[in-house]
Amino acid sequence: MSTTRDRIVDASAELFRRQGYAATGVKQIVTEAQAPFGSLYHFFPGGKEQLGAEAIRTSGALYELLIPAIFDPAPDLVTAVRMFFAGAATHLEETDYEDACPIATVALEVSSRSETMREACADVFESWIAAGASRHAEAGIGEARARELTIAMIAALEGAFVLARALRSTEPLQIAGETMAATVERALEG
Amino acid sequence: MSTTRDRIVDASAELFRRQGYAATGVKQIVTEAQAPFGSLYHFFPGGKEQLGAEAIRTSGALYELLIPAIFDPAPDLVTAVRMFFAGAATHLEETDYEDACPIATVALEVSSRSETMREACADVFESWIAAGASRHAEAGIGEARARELTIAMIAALEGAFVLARALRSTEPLQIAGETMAATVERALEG
DNA sequence: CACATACTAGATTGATCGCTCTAGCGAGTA
DNA sequence: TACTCGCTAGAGCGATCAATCTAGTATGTG
Repeated sequence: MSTTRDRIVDASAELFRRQGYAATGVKQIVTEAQAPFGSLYHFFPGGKEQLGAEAIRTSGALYELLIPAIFDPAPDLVTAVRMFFAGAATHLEETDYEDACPIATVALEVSSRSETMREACADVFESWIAAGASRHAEAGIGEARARELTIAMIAALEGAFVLARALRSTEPLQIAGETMAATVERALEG
Repeated sequence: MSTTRDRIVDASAELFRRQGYAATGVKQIVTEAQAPFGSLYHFFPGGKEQLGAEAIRTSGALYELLIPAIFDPAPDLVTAVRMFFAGAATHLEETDYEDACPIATVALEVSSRSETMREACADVFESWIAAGASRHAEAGIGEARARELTIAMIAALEGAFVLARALRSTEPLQIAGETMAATVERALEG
């Protein structure tokens, strides 16, 4: 049984992911969460911004779990990269191009308007980078290069999501996945 | 001397780029454009959505001009790729991380909410892809591969913008640029 | 001059925005 | 029983939203 607070955070995360921060109203959030309106300001006295920052951190942490979930069982690093992008493509298609990155939309729209939310997004990205870099480093890639590869990979994924959602096609995700797989392969050789 | 209509479109494009579609009000647009409020609905009877779609197409076409502007004078393709990402990084830093991609924010937030605007974004991306692919094809890369490389490059650029804005660092743009330069270099060899 | 057209100007509309407020419910403690 | 406290419940606040409306001015055409 989920608590009211959790339902509010989850509903916020989902709505922010699909339509962004500004386009999502607090009324819509409590309706979607099947939560009483008063509870929102009880749990989040800082209002929409506090809720937004927490939703970003929560969904960011949840998405980060995909890294071990996909990389650990994979036979090798290159295969893992391929599977990560393929999984993203499948999920995007299955949700009719609604569920891309949980924080990218918000990251772009609030970076210049709310320092609190920008920091939340930055923390999530940094956490992803650290998690990805450690996987690359485990495979025998130097730490600095491992970090670079991870940043390149996240960038490729995020950008592919932008294109895929607008074009309603998974082609960008396939191409970005292959490109990054080849880049990682080369890093392992050299 | 710019016309009122042009000023409205330009101001919209700038505001959408920096804070997104939903967070930008029509009042804010006419104020920024120093245009009478009534003129907005005179020139754009379709309202905010029509204006938004036109702003996307206009700024998309403007941004596309950077492709020949950078690729044509460059000594070779790989150098051109490097310069493109470096230029994006410089501009982002100079505008205090405000001016990233002119359409990415809008593309993400409206893709599931307005088919009109999604199409405008898709058309712009397709146009960029075509323009970029022809540059790669000119350098001797097969058409299919040229298209793939361009999509990978745009994805890398867009994703790097997302990270750069959130992290307030040009590092992702530098890394994405180097990654794509290396990828193009390999495509020219193989 | 008369008259149409193109554009300006902003008051006003109803809806919705984020948020505050008071009232009350229900479980736990004394 | 009496009282506290965490939470529910939603009416209502002022502000702002996109959009419509009427009235006006400027310019060109006959």
